[in-house]
Amino acid sequence: MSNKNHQKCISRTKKRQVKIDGAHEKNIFELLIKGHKAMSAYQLIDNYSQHYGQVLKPMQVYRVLKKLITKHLVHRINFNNSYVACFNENDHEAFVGFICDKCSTIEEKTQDPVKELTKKFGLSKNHISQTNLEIVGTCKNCL
Amino acid sequence: MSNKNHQKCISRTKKRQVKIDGAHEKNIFELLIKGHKAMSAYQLIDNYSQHYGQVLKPMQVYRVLKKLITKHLVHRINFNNSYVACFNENDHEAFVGFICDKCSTIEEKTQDPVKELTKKFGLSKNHISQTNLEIVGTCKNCL
DNA sequence: TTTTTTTATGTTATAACATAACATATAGAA
DNA sequence: TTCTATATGTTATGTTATAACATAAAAAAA
Repeated sequence: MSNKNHQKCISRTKKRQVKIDGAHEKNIFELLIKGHKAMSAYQLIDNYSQHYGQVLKPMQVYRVLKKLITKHLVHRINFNNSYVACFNENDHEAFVGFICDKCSTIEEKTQDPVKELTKKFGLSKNHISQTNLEIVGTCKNCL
Repeated sequence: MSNKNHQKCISRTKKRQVKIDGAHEKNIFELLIKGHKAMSAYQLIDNYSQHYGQVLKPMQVYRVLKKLITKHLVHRINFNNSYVACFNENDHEAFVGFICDKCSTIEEKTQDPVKELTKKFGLSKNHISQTNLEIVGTCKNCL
C-alpha cells in the first residue's frame, strides 16, 4: 500500500510539473510518503538522521515543509502539529480526513462534500484561505 | 450581539446543569464569551490581568481551559492554537465554523451536515474522539 | 465537630513547536 | 564571467503547552 501510493505521488508530481528542488526537500518528502503517516517536524529530524545520517536543524525542516505545503504535496495536520504527504489524486487545496490519535495514520477523504458544505454556509470561495476537516479517533488497527 | 450570546451561553450552562467551579474558570469563560473571538492562552493571561488585576501562570490558564473544553463550553481552534466560547445552542461535541485569520472572529455553524458526512465516510461514531471543520479566511469586516 | 477527600490554586522547571535574522554555497541565467 | 536566485547552514529566540510538586479551601464522610 505504501509503495503503491508512493508511485502515485511521484507520478502526480510529474504530471503537475511540480519540481522538487534540493536534497532535503526530496528526502523529507520521501520520508513522509514512505512513512504513510503524520509526523511532527522533530520526528522528521530524527527520521532524517536515521535514514540519511545528517542531523537537520528545526529551521531547515520547517523551511522544507513550507515549500512542500505551498506545492500542495504535504498537508499540515493542525490537530497535533504534524505533517503528512498528500495522497489524494485530485484535491490539493485542503485537507479532509481521519487521523488516528494512537498511530497518526491518515485516511484522506475526498473534499467534494466539504466544498459543497462551504457553499451552503454562504462562504464565498475567494475569501477562504484554507479548509480543514480533521476527524480524530482510533483506527481499526489500534483498537 | 456579544451580550445576547453571553446570556444564551449562561442560560445554556444552567439548562445543562454544567457547573462552573472556581473564580478563574468563571472569569476566563467570561473573557471568552465577551470577547466573542478566539484567543490564545497567553492572550488570555494578558486579558485576565487587565480585567481582574492578577497575572496567571500559563499552567493555571491551560488547566481551566481543559476543564471548560471537557464541559463543552469552549472549543479549541486548532488552526491557530486559540480558544473560543461555544456559541451553539445544541451542539457541543465538535467544532464547525469559519475563522477570520485577521481578527480571529468565529462564526460557528451547525454540525449536522458534518455528522452526516462522517457517516458517509464509514467512520463509526464510537471511534471518533473529535471532529473539527475549520474554514479559515477573511471575514467581511476585515476585507 | 473532627477527619477525610476532593477540588481549586500556586509555582518552578521544562518540553514541544516554530520562526527571525544573518551567513555561505551553489546552480542557473544573463 | 558576472549576476541572480535558490539551497543550505547556524544562532538565538519566540510561542505554545505540560509535568511535577506544593498549599489552601471547600465539600463529604465519620
